[in-house]
Amino acid sequence: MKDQTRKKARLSAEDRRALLEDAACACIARGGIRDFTVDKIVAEAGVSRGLITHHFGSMDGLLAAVYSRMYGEWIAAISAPRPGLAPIDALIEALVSPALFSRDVLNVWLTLWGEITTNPVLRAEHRARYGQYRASIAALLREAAPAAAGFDAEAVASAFICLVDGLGVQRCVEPTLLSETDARAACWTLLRPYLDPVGAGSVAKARS
Amino acid sequence: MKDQTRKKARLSAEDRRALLEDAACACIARGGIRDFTVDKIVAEAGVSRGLITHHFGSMDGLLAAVYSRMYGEWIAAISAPRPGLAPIDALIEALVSPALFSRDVLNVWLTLWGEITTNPVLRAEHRARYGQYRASIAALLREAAPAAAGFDAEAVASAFICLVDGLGVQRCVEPTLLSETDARAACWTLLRPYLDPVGAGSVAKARS
DNA sequence: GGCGCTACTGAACGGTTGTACAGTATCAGC
DNA sequence: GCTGATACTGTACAACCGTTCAGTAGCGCC
Repeated sequence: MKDQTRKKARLSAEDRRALLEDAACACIARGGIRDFTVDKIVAEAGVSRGLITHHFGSMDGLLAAVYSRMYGEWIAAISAPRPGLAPIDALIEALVSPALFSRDVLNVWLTLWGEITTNPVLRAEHRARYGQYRASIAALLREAAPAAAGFDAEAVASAFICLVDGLGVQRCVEPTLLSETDARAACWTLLRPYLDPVGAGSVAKARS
Repeated sequence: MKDQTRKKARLSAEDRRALLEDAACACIARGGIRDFTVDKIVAEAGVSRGLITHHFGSMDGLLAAVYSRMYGEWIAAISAPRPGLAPIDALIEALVSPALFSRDVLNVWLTLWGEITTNPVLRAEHRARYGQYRASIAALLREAAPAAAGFDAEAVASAFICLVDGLGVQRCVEPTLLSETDARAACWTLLRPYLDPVGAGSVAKARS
């Protein structure tokens, strides 16, 4: 009864778009781009077939919206302050947190990356956001580095971003082979020599 | 005329399989998993529609064969000796060479990674090969490291592999933003502190 | 030179794809 | 309460999907 009346509820365009984006993410997380399908998504969202075209014009429009949303959430998550943690520690903790380092999230990223080659809209979105992403990480590194060290923060930031992407790939491909702890350790394997040069001689030592 | 007689040529099962795998790779490189399609692949290979089922049983069978082939070629490429280069230098040169670091190759990898979540056969193949891949890189690191250093080669190898995967992702996503030189530099950003600890104090210095 | 194996063909199949579109129902403004 | 705007529905459609299968033809073998 309630459901019947509920079902007819009308949402604002914005809310409905968000709901459809969520459903699309869920489908992609479950089955990759092969499950990014009108039927699957509307079933997941519990709406009729015509709604996607109505709100996004086409499936490509929906995919672009999903990409934009994912990038925004990623940036927001790594930018959120974590009281009591140094900025770099906060960054790494965010990156290995379930909000970003879960298979659902990472599988959506992997799928979107795979579509970028074919989809100019996605590529434009990436180009617009990536520069800022890298710059903010480079700035973080410069702040965290000891004053004496004069390393190339842009280069380290670039390598760090690639490492994070690669950790995401491995996590997707075989989650049991790469724990959250492993990922944290990998991040420090790259950064420690630059941020903690005092211990450079004993670089072998693991950081708990 | 010639083509007509040529067309009727019969190949060994092995040769035809290789030919279809090549065609499949070409299609995936061009359009991701959406172009991994019976029609597209047989058109690329210049054969009839029924051939894929005949040789591989199903499209999944073909995809598994492609994955296996890609992994084999990857291992072979990084294992090939490069006279005059230290083992680690040879490894990195192989990784940034066009044979491995081209968009065509990397886009196939990206697509296959995206399918692993859904495809148990691919995952089994990965699990079987990854351990050996990582172990061989760890062994290379141990050989290259100065005797005094006692760092965890397995951990560095793991991080290095993730970095390489991430470089591949970035290269696919936006080739103009990541040159072969950039990739080489990123590899050394990770490895130099462990393999060249003498210069650890001046870790900032770029290696040409 | 004929025989049998099998690589190979191509039409046919039911199911799924994304989009178009005519029609319905709900809510805001008056 | 009426009206207009629009969120929403659901059928229709042509194109394409992977697989099946009966039939054809090239090649090794005797």
